[in-house]
Amino acid sequence: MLVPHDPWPAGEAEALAQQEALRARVEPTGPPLSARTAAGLDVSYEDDGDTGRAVAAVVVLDVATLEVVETAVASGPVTFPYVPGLLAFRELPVLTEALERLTVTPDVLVCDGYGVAHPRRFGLACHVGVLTGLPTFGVAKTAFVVREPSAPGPAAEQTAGGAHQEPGPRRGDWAPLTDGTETLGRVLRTQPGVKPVFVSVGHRVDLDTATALTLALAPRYRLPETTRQADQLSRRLLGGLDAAHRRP
DNA sequence: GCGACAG
DNA sequence: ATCTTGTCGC
Repeated sequence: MLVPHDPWPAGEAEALAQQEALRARVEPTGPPLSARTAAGLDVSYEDDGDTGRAVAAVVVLDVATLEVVETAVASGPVTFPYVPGLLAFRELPVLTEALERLTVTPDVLVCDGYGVAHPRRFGLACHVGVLTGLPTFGVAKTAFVVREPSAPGPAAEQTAGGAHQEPGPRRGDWAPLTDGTETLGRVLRTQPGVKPVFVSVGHRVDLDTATALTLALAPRYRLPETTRQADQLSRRLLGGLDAAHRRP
């Protein structure tokens, strides 16, 4: 599939400008989606994560059976440091290469990180959505957070783009991720008694659909099968690169 | 002003 | 993200 994009920014200022420009093209909702296939995206890093190489993996699964439909990978040098709020500029260069090697077009892309629940409402999932034009949403493993030690009342957390409380203990229970009156996403329990995940919309899909899909893709583990598969594939390839590199 | 900050 | 052993449980 084609993933047209502007030249990747070299520095933070440039990245912020590009992010602001692209933000105008996000569609943070969409019609109810009945996805037959869903793709998981992930990137693994070598060494300290700044001087080594990055390996991206995309795994397309059949939503009903969770069987692999197709996979694609790509690797390249790390070109941007990790900066909270600018994760996309670190992961997209190699991620888009992998996406372009896909011969099928997934019905939805599941990103490893946040969508609109972002300091400037334009997380990785939004960025991927705008570039591909496909429905996307993000499932993050940890809060994009700022803890408020002195916060009164129940242990609530202030997120870079929202606050939330603990969801119920059952699978499917959730608590809204909010910022004032706007809902930015959900803290969703995918497995009973297990730490919840953070779901937020990226592009052209609604929050209910993103929530339902996340649950459908995580029947057995905390993270969606799409994310697990992409994570494992990128790690295996990284290991392979290491072995080849140390064998001159 | 300092610090907290997806992966 | 990555560095890392054993251990408890289904």
